[in-house]
Amino acid sequence: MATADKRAKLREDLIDAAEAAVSVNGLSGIKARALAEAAGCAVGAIYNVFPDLDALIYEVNARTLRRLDAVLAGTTEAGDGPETAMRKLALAYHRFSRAERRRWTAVFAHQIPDGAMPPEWYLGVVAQLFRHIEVPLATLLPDSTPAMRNGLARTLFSASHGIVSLGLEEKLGPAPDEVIANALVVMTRSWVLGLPGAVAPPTRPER
Amino acid sequence: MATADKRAKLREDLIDAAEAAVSVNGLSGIKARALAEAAGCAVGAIYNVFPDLDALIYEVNARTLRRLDAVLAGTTEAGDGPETAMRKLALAYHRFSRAERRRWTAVFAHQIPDGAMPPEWYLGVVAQLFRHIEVPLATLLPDSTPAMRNGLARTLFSASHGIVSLGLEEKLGPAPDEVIANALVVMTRSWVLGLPGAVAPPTRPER
DNA sequence: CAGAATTTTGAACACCGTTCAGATTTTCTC
DNA sequence: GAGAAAATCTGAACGGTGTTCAAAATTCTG
Repeated sequence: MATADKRAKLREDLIDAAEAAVSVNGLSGIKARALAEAAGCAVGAIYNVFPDLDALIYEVNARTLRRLDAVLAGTTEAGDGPETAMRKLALAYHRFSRAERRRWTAVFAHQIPDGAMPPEWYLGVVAQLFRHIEVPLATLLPDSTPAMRNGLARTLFSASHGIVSLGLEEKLGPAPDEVIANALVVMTRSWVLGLPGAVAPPTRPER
Repeated sequence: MATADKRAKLREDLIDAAEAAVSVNGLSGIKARALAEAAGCAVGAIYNVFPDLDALIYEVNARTLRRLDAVLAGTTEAGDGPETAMRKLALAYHRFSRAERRRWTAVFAHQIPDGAMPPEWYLGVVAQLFRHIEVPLATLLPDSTPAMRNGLARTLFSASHGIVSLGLEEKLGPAPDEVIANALVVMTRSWVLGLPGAVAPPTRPER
């Protein structure tokens, strides 16, 4: 086998091993020595295909994000109104975070040093997720610009994420599934009712 | 000095040292050996007053939570309407998270093992924070029960936290202060407009 | 103040990510 | 295909981590 192919295979094997480790023991389940054994290489070989374990973690997390993207893409139907679509998306997100608990926690548990930013290609994968929310936003706010919708999509995603993730980690106390799901339903309903009035600034529009 | 007092002093000194370490280098700035030197004791002495470093971290994070609690207590005024109060609270939260960046990140970066829960007393400190949101909620939703308001307060806190924290860590890409602040303003306005209709279930209320 | 009980100590342990000189393999040249 | 050169892989070793525990130092007791 050509060396380039071997490199590619080792990369893939390592990501596979890392993903398996994450889904069993979370982000801290990624250990250089264990990965090397699982992928059938020496510890040092990891550093031939990845600069460090952080880069490997990005690969694992990107897979999780793409998996969520695929799920979200299949949740809404053509005829769904804005409220139905948003509720479906939020609940699908919640279900996904529960079903893929460890993998999903890893996406946000991954801490990067001080002012560092994730790699460009990774942010691209993240950006894809917002597209799903932009669709119902367009019908809910017909007068909005694409830029506005993108910003709002980020806001709504962040808000939903806060509800889901704080519930998931039970940082604020016990949070059963149904309670979180109900919170998401109320939240999306509130957005559909309130957003059209909220995005229009309180200054009286010119006539 | 009596041994009980020495113990208490060592505890305090260690929390002080840990808090200082966190505010300079974040959660990972807490190192057993460095703390021992700063507090003037042996490494092993830490484990006489704390079961492990996790317990020490809870103490540091509780201080941060109490500090936020004090800030939130001073943000709203008697005459504020629901929208003004909620907006002030959200923006104060945002300002706090920026001003105390490292300390605040530590509160949520602290990962606890699998199904473990934070200690009881710590959850009590967290619960205090929701009280601030319950006040404007009571005037916005006069027919709501205290339990409903508490649940909603948790939801709104979680949502605001999602917006603030994902912005803070820049996990979704660059997020300048003004963008986050604007998102919070739109969000709170949307809640005030939408929540009264959203909490009432879609089933027609009996007359 | 002697002796028992307690507290404090810090070297040692197990583990971590990462490195790098040397062994090994692959590639290139003739 | 032989031999040299280049690239790759290897795993012991390094510096770091949280935690432990036998021994030393201290405090309490009668």
